[in-house]
Amino acid sequence: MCSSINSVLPRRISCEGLANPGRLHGEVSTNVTGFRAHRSPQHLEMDVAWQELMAITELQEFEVPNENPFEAIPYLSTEPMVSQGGIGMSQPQPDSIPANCDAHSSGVYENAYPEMMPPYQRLNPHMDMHYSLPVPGGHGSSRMLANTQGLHPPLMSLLEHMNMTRGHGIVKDGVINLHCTGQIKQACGDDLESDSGLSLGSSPPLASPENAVHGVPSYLPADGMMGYAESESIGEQCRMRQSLLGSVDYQQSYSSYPGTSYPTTANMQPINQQTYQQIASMKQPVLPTALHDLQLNSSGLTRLGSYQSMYPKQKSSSVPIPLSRDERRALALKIPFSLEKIVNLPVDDFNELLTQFTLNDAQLALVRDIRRRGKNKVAAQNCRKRKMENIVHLENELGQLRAQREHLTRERLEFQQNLAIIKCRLSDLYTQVFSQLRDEEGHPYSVDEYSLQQTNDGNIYLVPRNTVLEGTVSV
DNA sequence: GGCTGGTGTCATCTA
DNA sequence: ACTAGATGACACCAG
Repeated sequence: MCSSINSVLPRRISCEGLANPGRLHGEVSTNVTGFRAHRSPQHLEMDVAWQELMAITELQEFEVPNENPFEAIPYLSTEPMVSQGGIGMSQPQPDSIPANCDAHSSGVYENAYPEMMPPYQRLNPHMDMHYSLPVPGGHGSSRMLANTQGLHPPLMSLLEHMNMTRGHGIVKDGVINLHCTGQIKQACGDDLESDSGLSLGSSPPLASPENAVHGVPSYLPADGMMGYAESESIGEQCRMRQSLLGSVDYQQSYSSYPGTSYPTTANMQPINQQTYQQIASMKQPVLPTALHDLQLNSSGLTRLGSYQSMYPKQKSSSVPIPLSRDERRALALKIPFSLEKIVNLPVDDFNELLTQFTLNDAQLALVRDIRRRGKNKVAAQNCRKRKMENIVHLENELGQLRAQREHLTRERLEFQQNLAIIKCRLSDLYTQVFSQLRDEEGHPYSVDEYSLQQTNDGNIYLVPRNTVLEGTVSV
């Protein structure tokens, strides 16, 4: 209820509590809490216009920083925010700003308009004026953005309503009455109803400093391992108990390739002269098991997968591939199974394989080292592969984000242009509304001397510019 | 001879 | 406790 009306100043723009609304020539309607009156359809229409006016004031609060749009405007969607706007400015041009948006009108807007609405009301006109609620965080909140999207269609009707405000308002008994040819409605709003609602062998062979070019056994003494020449006889050292994994009986195999008798069968990798020299340099024959694996794996699909690695590998038909360090060590220590098995067998099978042979400590250590290194080598390859894939993925993502940034920048520019237009038109609207206010003698109020202020109860008063009403919502 | 990319290896951490 | 996998760091090699 508006029980008392300041007969002098401030002058409330309201119809609330009027004993005789019929005296009014028209009222400025603000669809805010505290305004109560009956509504005629025409009043409702004006009500909407004023509500839209108030809603636009949100835009005043919305300041778009120029430096970094991503700090102030959280990214919500890639869908255009403004282009869907309803005032037909989806592709605004700077020259589309009305000519009457001159410096004067802008000044009016800047000086007078902010006093009409409390900030939080500007932030969200659908908040039911819960003044006790904390102000939602700052300008540029996501919710505000969402609201501004929804404002644009009403803006069209608002601008259309600008024509309705032609006429004169009369301030009588402190209440501003607008004489608006019956189109300015008594907008004593009821409670606002918020509608706010690597595989092994895949890589080139490691060129070891101890490769075949330099001779095979140079590492043997240095490793402290038992050199091949120092090894016990193969038959004593490695007694195969059972051939589980395709290995053949060691002694049998050994006997199959005695001494310097080297395999040259069609299923085996050809051995060039250098290899013969390498092997011949050893004082012991080639491991039969390895030779067997060589036969089994003559396809050469995997590097460690066969003991063809015991011989110079061939990238092409004639280029020999040197042995790796572990291959040479395995050869030197007469490991009776392939490196592929050492590396790739599951732990249970691997342990079972170890039980098939009697290996000395050096052999066991080597086998475990080979297994560890082999697995780690694959892991390193996988790791590098993943790293490269991640780099590619991140590069793609970076490209997408850059495109997104450009898109948002364009949208932001578009929005700013629309906002400038809206501000100009809003300023004009404010000026027009203000120009219709009249005192009891029919004289207009000067916009330079008076401004509109809204109090916490939702009423809007016409007050001198140097006056601040008690309980006025800070602007 | 220095630079760079590829690869193997080791050490370390984690599951 | 053991094992496998992941990964950073380093060394080596080839181009």
